[in-house]
Amino acid sequence: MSAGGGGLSRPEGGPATTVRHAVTAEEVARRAGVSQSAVSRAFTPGASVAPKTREKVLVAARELGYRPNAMARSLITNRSRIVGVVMAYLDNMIYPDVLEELAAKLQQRGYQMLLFTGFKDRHSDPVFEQVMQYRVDGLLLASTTLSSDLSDECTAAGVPVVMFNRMTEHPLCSSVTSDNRNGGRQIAEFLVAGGHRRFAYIAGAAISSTNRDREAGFREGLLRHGIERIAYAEGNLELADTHVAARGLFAADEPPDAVFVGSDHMALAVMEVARYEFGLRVPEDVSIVGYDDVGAADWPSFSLTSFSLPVEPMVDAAVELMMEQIESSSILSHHRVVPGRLAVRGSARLPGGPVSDRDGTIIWAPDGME
Amino acid sequence: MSAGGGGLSRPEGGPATTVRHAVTAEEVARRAGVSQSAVSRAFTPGASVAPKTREKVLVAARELGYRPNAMARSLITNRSRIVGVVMAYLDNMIYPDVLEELAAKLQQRGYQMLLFTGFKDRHSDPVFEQVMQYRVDGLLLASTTLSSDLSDECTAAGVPVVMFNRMTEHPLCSSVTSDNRNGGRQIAEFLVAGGHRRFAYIAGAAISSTNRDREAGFREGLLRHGIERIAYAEGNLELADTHVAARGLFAADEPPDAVFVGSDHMALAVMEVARYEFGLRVPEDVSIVGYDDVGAADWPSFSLTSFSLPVEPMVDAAVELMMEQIESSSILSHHRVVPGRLAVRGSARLPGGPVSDRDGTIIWAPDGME
DNA sequence: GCTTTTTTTGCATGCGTATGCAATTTCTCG
DNA sequence: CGAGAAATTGCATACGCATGCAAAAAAAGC
Repeated sequence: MSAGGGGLSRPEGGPATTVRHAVTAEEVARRAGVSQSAVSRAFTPGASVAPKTREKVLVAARELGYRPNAMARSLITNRSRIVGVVMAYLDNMIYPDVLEELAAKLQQRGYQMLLFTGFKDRHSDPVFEQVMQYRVDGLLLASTTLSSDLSDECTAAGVPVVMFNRMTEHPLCSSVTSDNRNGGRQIAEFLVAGGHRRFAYIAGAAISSTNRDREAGFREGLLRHGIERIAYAEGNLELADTHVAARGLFAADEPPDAVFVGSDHMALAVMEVARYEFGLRVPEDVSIVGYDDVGAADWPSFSLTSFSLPVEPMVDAAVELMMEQIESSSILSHHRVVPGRLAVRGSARLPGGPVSDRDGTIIWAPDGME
Repeated sequence: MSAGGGGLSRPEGGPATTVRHAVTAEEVARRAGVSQSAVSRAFTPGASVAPKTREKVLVAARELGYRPNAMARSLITNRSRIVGVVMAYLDNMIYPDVLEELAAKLQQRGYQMLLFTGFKDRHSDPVFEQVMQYRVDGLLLASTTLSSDLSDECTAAGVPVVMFNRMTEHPLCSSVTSDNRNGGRQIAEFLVAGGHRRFAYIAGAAISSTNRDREAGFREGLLRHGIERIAYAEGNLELADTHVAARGLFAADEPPDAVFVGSDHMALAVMEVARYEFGLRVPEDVSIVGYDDVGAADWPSFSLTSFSLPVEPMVDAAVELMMEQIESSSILSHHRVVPGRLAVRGSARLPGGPVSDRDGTIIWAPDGME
């Protein structure tokens, strides 16, 4: 199975080095003329060791290229300092940002990240066995959920679970989400204020709490103005499905003049269909609003009005929650809801009302909200 | 440091479970009425154990919720079955794809992925210490390089290094790249055939081998047609820098009518500037060609002509190279170059010549190439 | 200098598993 | 049925490190 069929492969080589003998604390000890314990202590912050001994050890260690073996350490301390991160897919453009933020924040606290991804189709459960074998100190789930039994198993094993951008019924899983409901509501208010009449909602993963809340908020906001009928379609977080969904909506007898799409990722796809397949002008013929405020939303081609998913504060909260539970070694579930805001751009007709500028982004907040 | 300032936090709670006592093989052994060795063997494929014993063990294990401790195992086997993946940033839209592919392929071979990312600004070296403490079986570097000393250290420690989409001078690092040089050359041929006159190149990370090769190929291709003068700017793989670079080019006295941008990520940004800041029509006023063929290149808004970076075969090759070295425990560097192809879309004027359709994507290959 | 207190050090042990070896059981076949 | 071969099992040990404990060394106080 050679790559690509036509790939050149040019071996080049120094002699193969075969020995693989990692340096141990014992060897460092011998060289420094101390005991193995001393070496261990020299590498343990706050341990009882004389400055000059520590120095001798560090010198010897450097000369030999010694690095403490994290595996052996975790065997004793019963702490791996590894957090398992499960992200079934990375399609949604916010996830790379989340990963970067997360990695940085964890690293900063001395934790590493074992990443599980690339199984969009399959369920998370098979992956689970693997995660647990590495005795992760905590589990962060994004773009996926765990069956209830597995959540139980985590709890039983003392591994805290934090869900990111998802919620679950399970009583012992913590979670961090954006204020989906409020976001949906604000978007409804905004679109109503903009004078729209025929509304549509395109769902992401219909079963996810995130989608449910956004939709509920949207419907609730519209209902305040007596609007009940809303066209509905499911994009399923997939581009292909979203295209189909959009086509269905725009081809209807009375196509919507305002579409709220459950995520920017899909909203951009909807915009493409509207413009290039139906020749619709955005926002003159149809207003499109997304959720997440991904980077591309701000590109002139799209100028997508969108409710922000505040990645950084959310990751902060998630890491905080996780650390709290790991360090207290008690599993106590908390749900954090991080507020976002509507970034007003050009993809939706503007209301006459108050639109203010904050930090270079245009914000709009209806009366009595935020 | 509470998240977002206005976040609600609603504790909810079952009683905190404090015990954290992972089940050990010993306990399983007692319950199954066998020795600890038997338990170990029951979980080791190909080990000498009677079917009925294995069954007893598996039952007991399931009842107790036992999972072998990968840390303890790796202590003995001297294999962690973990591959360290270093990806300083995930901006380039191909990296999420690479990650998914990589995770899936590694998982499939029973390996896990320790991910290091989120340090765009800083150098990789500090991260290195961490990676090595976890005794990774191999190291895959993308969007980053290692200093030569560290490469040496890896070799000394017997940890194979595979660079992805990068090359290095270091004699003992393997690497997998796309055929950057040929890509650049083909793009040059394509643009010349399209009747363009004033060429420009926008570089990514100027020092990277990837950029060097793309540029060299491009220049080489143009030189064949006697074209030497090429406008040049650096986008540095950053959107902001790319915007500046594009503005510089388009504001010149004789702006280019053909721009090859070192990566799609930047090419899209260039297109935005051309259209929305300079009112240029693409491709009538200026042709833009990218490299990578990211998903968004195919969106109607962009319809970006681009040379493909064949993610899947490249990841295949990288994993293959890595496994080969891990399993043979010999470090022997190989360089794999995976061929790509020019995906012709609408962002560059077409040549009169042969353009054929393959798999739904339009391909163009000049005489004597490919 | 000598005793008391404090700091530093080494010894020994154990974390949870894999594995060589010898003991035991089961199987095979005459 | 018995001897030999083959399969299975348990014992003991080691992987690399952290840590309690007691011994040794250093510091402090008289």
